[in-house]
Amino acid sequence: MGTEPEGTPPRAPVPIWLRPARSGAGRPASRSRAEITEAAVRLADRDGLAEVSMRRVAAELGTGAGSLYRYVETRDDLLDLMADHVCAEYELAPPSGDWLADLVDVGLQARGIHRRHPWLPELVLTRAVVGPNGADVTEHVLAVLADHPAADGDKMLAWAMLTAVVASAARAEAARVDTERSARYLAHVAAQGRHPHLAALRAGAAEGDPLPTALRRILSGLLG
Amino acid sequence: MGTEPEGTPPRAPVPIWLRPARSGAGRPASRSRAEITEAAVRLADRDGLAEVSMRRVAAELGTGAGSLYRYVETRDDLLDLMADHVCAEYELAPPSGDWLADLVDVGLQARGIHRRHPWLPELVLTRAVVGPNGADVTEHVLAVLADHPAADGDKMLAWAMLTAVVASAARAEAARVDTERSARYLAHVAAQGRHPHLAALRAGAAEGDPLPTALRRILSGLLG
DNA sequence: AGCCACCGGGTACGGTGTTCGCGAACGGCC
DNA sequence: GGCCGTTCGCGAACACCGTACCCGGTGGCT
Repeated sequence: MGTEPEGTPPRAPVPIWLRPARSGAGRPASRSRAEITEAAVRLADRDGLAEVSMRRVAAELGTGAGSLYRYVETRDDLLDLMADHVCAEYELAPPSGDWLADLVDVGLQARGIHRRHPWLPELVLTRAVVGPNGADVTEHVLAVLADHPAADGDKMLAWAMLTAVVASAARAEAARVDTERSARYLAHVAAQGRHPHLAALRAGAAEGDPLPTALRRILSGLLG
Repeated sequence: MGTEPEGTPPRAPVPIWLRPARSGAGRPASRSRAEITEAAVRLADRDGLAEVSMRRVAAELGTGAGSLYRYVETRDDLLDLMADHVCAEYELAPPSGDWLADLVDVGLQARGIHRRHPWLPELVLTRAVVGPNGADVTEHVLAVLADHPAADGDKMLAWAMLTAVVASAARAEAARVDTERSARYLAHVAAQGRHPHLAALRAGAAEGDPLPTALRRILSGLLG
């Protein structure tokens, strides 16, 4: 005892993008990581992340579940691939000179991607793994901030918080069910009378999209 | 076809706290929701969230898995109970008059709780359900902001973003493994030469705790 | 042409959440 | 005090999951 207290199988200390597809010798593979990733993304877009099981992804490709393990070491690897795959959807224009506007644009693009792939927030918020496409986005953010006087650590912190905020907001608007449940309970609590401020809350639907200004304020707060 | 396309079992539209424990008639229950929740929290603290299965929680209480369903409709219900349970750890002093300081204090307390229960970030970021203790915290936040001129929606938005940021930061510092994997890949990408800004990143460990000032900046950005 | 490394698929294992039917235990009522 | 209705605790069962393994077939290289 004492060597592997975990119940989950140990993953390689190296991200999947550093583990090359099997070497060239022998019979060549008839599928690719990209193909599998696309199938998984398609499935998640259609049926939700919970339905992305090895068996279903394999069925989507007309093969058996075990076969996927020729391309991927673990289901988590596949999830990492999915998360990075959709990062290719960013359209990264060269920095305009206005870092705030550029970063807000990145944030709004991120929200668009999260909306197109409602399973993404859960992935991004749960694991934080960077692949090739993610690296491109980070590079772009750093380029935008190249002339900014803040320390590198502060820049990365701001970027991390931006993604956290956007993903969290996207998750909230995707999981309307949770919101509804919570609203129902809060109404009950308010009716109880012990939470005056909660009860005084106006349910008014805010006009307009709060995210752009929120992002602007957060970013200018962090990177003054 | 067409009525229930979901594979997951449908949950009640009402949060568990509105579904009272079974009524008084008949044989009385020998356990309580609170007892089960505490067992689950204990287990998660010790072995991680992945080990919180119905069977293990039941074993922790010396009973069978099926028995838990007398108290809870779904495993997700149990997770909701866990998330709210630890919200009791907040120490909510009366508002001091300085809303910024008070909110930063709430954020730092939140981080403390997340650190004490490393499984919490995943829960908070993945679902957003408010129970009795969560309602108390929200009430406190609204009390702190009672005299603030911002609109209710903006206050709630700021509160939501504060929790998102704190949970995300806590998750990042708990899941050192992910960070390590990403760092390894980023080093590889930097060595490739196509990402100059990424390569120029100083790995310097920042001095001090960045969260207090970060929270202060974010909050004063949002609630100017 | 032959080799041999690899691929694809099937099967199997241990685990999961959840359902169901059963007998036993309790509180209230006659 | 005894019955009755209701609920409880339990264990077996179901469908599904991720993953390990083995085996026969297949293709590229020499």
